[in-house]
Amino acid sequence: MDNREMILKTAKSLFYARGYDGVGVQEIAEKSGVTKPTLYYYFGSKKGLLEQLLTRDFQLLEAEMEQATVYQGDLRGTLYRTARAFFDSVSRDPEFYLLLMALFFSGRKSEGFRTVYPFLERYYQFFVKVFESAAGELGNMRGRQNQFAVSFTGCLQFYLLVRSRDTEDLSSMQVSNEEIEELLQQFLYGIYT
Amino acid sequence: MDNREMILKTAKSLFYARGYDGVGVQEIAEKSGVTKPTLYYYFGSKKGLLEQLLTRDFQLLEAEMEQATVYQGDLRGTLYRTARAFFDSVSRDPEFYLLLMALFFSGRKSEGFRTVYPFLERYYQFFVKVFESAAGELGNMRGRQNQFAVSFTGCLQFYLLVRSRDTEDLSSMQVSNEEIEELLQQFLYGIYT
DNA sequence: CTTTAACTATACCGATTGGTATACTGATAT
DNA sequence: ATATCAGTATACCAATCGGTATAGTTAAAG
Repeated sequence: MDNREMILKTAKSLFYARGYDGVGVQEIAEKSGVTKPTLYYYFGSKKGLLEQLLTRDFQLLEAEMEQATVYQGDLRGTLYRTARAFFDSVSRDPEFYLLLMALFFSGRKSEGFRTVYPFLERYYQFFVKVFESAAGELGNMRGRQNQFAVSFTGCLQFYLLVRSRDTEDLSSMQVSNEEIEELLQQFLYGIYT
Repeated sequence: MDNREMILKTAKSLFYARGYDGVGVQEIAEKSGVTKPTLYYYFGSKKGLLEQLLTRDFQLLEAEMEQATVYQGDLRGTLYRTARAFFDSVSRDPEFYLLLMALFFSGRKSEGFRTVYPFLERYYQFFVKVFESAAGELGNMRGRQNQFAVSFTGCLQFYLLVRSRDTEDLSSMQVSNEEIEELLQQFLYGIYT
């Protein structure tokens, strides 16, 4: 692995564990086996490092969602594929997912939030798209696409959250097909089923 | 307002805006109109300041939830009161709520997370309690109390999230009774209603 | 009148923060 | 052979980090 790649990897892991503001550039460089000027050669600044990290790892994420969210005349099926893609990408790189969450919830005026916000906004639109393209199936949504997207995203997110609640074991972030079916059932028809 | 109170207030506001790690003790002291030794006299450490801040503001929160989550033979009613209490406490002090979220999502090994975790764990139990006490109404839950609590909490959380998405205006965190009814309807009977 | 205790300020600590000026490497192109 | 280039290291910067030793100040209690 070349130095650039090594720095990105180290940074992701450290940012995840102790937060963007909680980790110094010095430490990232050291644990990557390089010195600070090398890091600054590639990324220009700490913020630049975060930006390139997000840009790179978001590409896979968006490609997967692009595919999964294509509506094929069946809301449940599309939601299933969407949820599957979401959980898969999370379990493929749990650190990145948790880093995203951390940045999103970090103070609105923090560098971390400002940097991650546009990425997450784009990501969120994939979920909105699903409900919009299912307009025929859902009848008059009265502009509730956003509400649906939110509550669906919320279900997915918090499903994971509790998984990783008191465990350090990120591999527990894997969600089975059956669990998705259950989650979907509840989302579509409520908890009385 | 005495110095201690002033420091707590300033700290909450700054931590919310730029994150626990993003704010220095120096700045908190300055903006509170005191010097650092005064701050350390009252709180002992930066972590101590956060702890006392959480302890104080959680008391109100828990008292409200304690009341709201009493089951009275009607799940829907209890969920309504719970949601109402949740949204009220959030809109009463949006900064504190967002600070909690930020701390919760900050790195698992960060001081902020370690400090806030026990508080949130206790808070979460109120939601679990609701579904447990409604066991008769829901029939065999097959141990799904936790799943219900998670997905309900998720709905509430993300309802707020989108509210504050692209606005700096925290007052938009108010949720009307009608909105709660809608949210509840969806949670209980799914989105096809 | 003095002691005591709560509280606050001046001035400092070593360590770390994000960031850089400068010089050097080794490989490639001319 | 030499000039150019991406990439890397030594050594440094001012500023800030969390935290503290010490010396007041103030008001109530003896």
